[in-house]
Amino acid sequence: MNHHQHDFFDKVYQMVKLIPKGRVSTYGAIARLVGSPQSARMVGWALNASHKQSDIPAHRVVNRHGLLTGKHHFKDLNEMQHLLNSEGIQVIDDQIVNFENLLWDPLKNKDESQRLLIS
DNA sequence: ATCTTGACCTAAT
DNA sequence: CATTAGGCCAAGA
Repeated sequence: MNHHQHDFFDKVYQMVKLIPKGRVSTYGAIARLVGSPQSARMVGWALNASHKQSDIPAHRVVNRHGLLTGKHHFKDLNEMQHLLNSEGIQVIDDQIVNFENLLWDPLKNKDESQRLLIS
């Protein structure tokens, strides 16, 4: 891995770690947060690599519609949903219930960008 | 080296 | 509402 990628992956991990329990974010939102708005796909790659490590809540990242498109990359098919359920999030047919209100996107929500500056 | 495939997204049509 | 084009770039069926 070269320096660019290392920085990118690391930034992704730092941002994903900031997603609060009971909330979710999206690949695109994380990409914007790390300053690479067109690299949503790479966020998926980073999360894929993150499974080797722990303490990175990859299950809190879903696609822009609130679908659990990454579920096949967890060790069990239902692990992603189970983890979300255990944090109080309801999922029906791979769709996060009440997605609009659970979305964590600091660049689009004033309160949350404030929280981001503090951390 | 070249080509394809993705945990994706936005903008334009 | 749907479809498409383009961008991103690591890994390798």
